[in-house]
Amino acid sequence: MRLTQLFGKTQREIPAEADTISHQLLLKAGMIRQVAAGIYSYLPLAWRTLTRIERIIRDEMDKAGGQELRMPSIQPLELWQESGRDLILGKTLFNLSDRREHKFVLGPTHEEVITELVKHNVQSYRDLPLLLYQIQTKFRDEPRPRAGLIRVREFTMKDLYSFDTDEEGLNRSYDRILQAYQNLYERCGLTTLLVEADSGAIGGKESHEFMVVTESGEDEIVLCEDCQSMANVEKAKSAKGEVGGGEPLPREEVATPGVASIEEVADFLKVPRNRTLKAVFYMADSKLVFVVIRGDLEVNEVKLKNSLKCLELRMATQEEVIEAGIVPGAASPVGISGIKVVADDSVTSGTNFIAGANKPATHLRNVNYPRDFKAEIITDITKARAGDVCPQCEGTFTFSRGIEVGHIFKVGTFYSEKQGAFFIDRSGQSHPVVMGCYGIGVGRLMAAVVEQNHDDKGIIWPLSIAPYQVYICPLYREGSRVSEFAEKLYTDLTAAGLEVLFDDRAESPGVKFNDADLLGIPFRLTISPRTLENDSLELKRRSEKEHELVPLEEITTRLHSLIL
RNA sequence: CGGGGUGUGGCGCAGUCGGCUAGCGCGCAGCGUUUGGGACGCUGAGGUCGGAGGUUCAAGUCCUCUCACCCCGACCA
Repeated sequence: MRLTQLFGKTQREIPAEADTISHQLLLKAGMIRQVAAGIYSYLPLAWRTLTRIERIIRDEMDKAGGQELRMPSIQPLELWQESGRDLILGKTLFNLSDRREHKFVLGPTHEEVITELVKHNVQSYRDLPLLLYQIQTKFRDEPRPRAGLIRVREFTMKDLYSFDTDEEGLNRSYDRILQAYQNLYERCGLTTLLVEADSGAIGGKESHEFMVVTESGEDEIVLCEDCQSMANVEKAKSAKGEVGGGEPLPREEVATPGVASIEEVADFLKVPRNRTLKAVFYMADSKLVFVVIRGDLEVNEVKLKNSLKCLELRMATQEEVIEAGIVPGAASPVGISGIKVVADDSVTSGTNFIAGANKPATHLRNVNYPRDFKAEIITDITKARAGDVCPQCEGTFTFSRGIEVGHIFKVGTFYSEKQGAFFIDRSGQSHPVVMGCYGIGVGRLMAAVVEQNHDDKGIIWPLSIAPYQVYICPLYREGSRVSEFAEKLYTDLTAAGLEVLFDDRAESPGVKFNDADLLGIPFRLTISPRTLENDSLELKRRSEKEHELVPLEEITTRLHSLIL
């Protein structure tokens, strides 16, 4: 491809609000263009890279035994009502109607459709296991698109679904795809971490995410320095320790004038924060929930939401709390009624806690669970923090930020039971098919590669997914034969099967070098009067500082050995 | 949805105590000089200032409504 003909121009300046590296670089390189919030056009260079990534994904899915198919983007709303996920997805579903006013959604994912498909094509254990996948556009009306391609509303996703007869089968499929994912990230030049994750709207019990560590990532990863276990903060569990307190003592009131927050209460009564109980209020599907947790800990809202099995969860406002008859600053689970109480399991870590008294400016000493209060739910809802202790090995947690470039789920029988996807086993018994789901965001993966492979000059594409392999950079001068040799080089290399971007513009050297660096093509060939004096040209890798002179007649074989 | 902010040629921005033909840099077109890390000169094209309504002799600038986009939080590949 000649640069004078390529659609898309490099930009000298980009909007100040693009603050993520990948967003900046992809804009600057003229590879993407925003059409609306979270909706992008991909120009030829970006498209070539996306195509290469898809090729690698496809190859690994096929090697793992996957069969590619294609499902529709337009899906009947009824399908989503059947699974109940129209409510779970809520406003992230893009809605539309046909001319008969039948309601449809633009597919945000395809569990329902594929389960339907499998139901009609699988009757026997002989039809299983199955690994089915597609690479296709997904639509999610995200509340807040951000950071260029990292979080968008329309995107290409590779989604694979596994179907097995039982748990062991699911585990085998899961491990197989997990391995395929590791292979494909590596082939794309990405370093990823495998972390334990929350299952979210897909459901199921076990799930892992593939994370690319970078400051601009949206997710927080918790890493144990000792045992190297990793988890998304949404999922991570830390050891809370026993805080003691001795034998339960009789409960007593204390006056606490002018103190409200946990810090103030603890200071006033001269006890450590972990000897207090804190009340936090949430609205779960418009109902007030009373959450109790040890004073030194924070609530993990994802865990809380999971424990409540609610659709919507948010902090309650002060007004809502007061309206429910709660005394602000002295709220207590003791003697509360008519409100659902959820307690973190840390309330069992000690005895004789300080808690509110549900009376203004009054607290209680020696509050004990379950003697003094009950909870409908008691489970782990604590948010892990840096410096916390790992429950596995007593190591220390550290945090990093990451971009989720893949997510895999052991889903189980949720969809197959709901939608009636059953098979007959050897003995003639009917069972629901056991399912797994595996997703990769292709555009996000590309952006993550840029996040991980760049310098202050621009992108450094890994050879495997670079839009072109070689950049020919002729430095023209009147009366020289640079032009003639450059043209011949372009023809020869292209004929030799190499993917070549030819900078045939009459630009100054500085402009060309800067654009070459920005576009990040792995190999740059500079040809100038200077190199021609030695019948050679200059070969430089984008990823390295040094360059070398290579005789003209050797360059084709040389590149071949480097690239193929 | 809550909080903060921005809309002015293709791109990045200035102009907002109302006042004259709306500016600057980049890019773009033509001519000439340049050519190893974003060259220079001359000439030129290109904007109903996000949209609607209003106030005024006069609106990019003030008022009302509205739309879009960005950033921070609740969601996810």
